[in-house]
Amino acid sequence: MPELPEVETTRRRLLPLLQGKPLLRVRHQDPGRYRHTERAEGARLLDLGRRGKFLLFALSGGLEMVVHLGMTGGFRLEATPHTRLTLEFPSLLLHFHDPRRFGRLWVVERGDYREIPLLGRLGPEPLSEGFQLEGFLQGLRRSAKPLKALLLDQTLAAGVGNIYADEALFRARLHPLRPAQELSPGEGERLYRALREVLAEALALGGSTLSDRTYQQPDGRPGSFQERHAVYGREGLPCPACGTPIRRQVVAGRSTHFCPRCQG
DNA sequence: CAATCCACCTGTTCGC
DNA sequence: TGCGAACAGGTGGATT
Repeated sequence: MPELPEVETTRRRLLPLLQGKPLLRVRHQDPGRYRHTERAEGARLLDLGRRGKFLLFALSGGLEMVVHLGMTGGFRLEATPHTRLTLEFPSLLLHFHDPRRFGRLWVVERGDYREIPLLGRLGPEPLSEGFQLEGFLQGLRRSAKPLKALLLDQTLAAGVGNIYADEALFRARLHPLRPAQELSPGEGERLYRALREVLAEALALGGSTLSDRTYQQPDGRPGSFQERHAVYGREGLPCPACGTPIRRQVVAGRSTHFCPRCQG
C-alpha cells in the first residue's frame, strides 16, 4: 500500500510531533507481528528516518524501532476500529491502523537488521544523491526480468510499489513487459528520469489516497497525487496522452496499468 | 536462478 | 436485496 511518497510523508508529519519525547509504553496484543516492543519502553525518540518503505525510529539507548506499513498500515492520531498497536508518548497517543495486519514492527539494536527481511538488501534511495544514472543502467543490464517486476523488487530503487511503477513506466513510454536488459541507454535514462519525477511529484502532493482512503496522513488528511494518475486504477479510461483506453494486465502477480499505444 | 502460485488478512466493490 | 467472486498500496516462501 504505502509506497515511498506515502511513507516519507508520514515521516515528515510525525517527526516534529515526536522528536525528543519518551516512548512511555507500547500497547498491542500481537507479539508475533510486533517484536520485542518492551525493549523500547522508556526510550526517547531521537530521530525518525526512512529506507524504502521502512520507517526507522531512532531511540535512545542504542535502539531502533523499525516499522513496515504493509498494504494497509498507517499511523493515526485517533484510534480506529483497526488500531493494532498504540505508542504512548506524554500527552500523545499514536495509533497504528492496519486492517489487513500485513504491517510489522521490530525493536532492535540500532542497525542490526538480521531478523528484518528485505531491509538489509534494499537498493538505493531514488530521491537521494546516491541514486546515479550509471548504477541504474547497470542494474537494468543485469536483469532479464520484465521492467514491472524489476521495479517492484526493491533492488534497483527502494520504495517503488505498484502505483509508482506503473506511473513511471507510462511517463517513460515503456511497456511493463519489456525485459530490462533489452533497453537502450536512452530508454534506460527515460525510466530513470521518469521514476525520480513521479516520486518527487507524488511526495510534493502528500502521496496518493485511493477511494478506500486506506492511506491518510496521521491527522487524517488525504494525499492528492491520485488526481494525477495517468494509468493506475484507470482501466478502460482514455490515456491522457493519446485517448486510447488504458489496459490492465497481471504482470509479476500484480495488476499493471498501461497505454497499449504510448507504451507499445 | 527465475517465473508462478500461494499465503498472510480484512474490507470493499462488482456482477449476476 | 443477496451472495459469491474479484480485487486491494506488500512481501516471503514453496514449488516447478
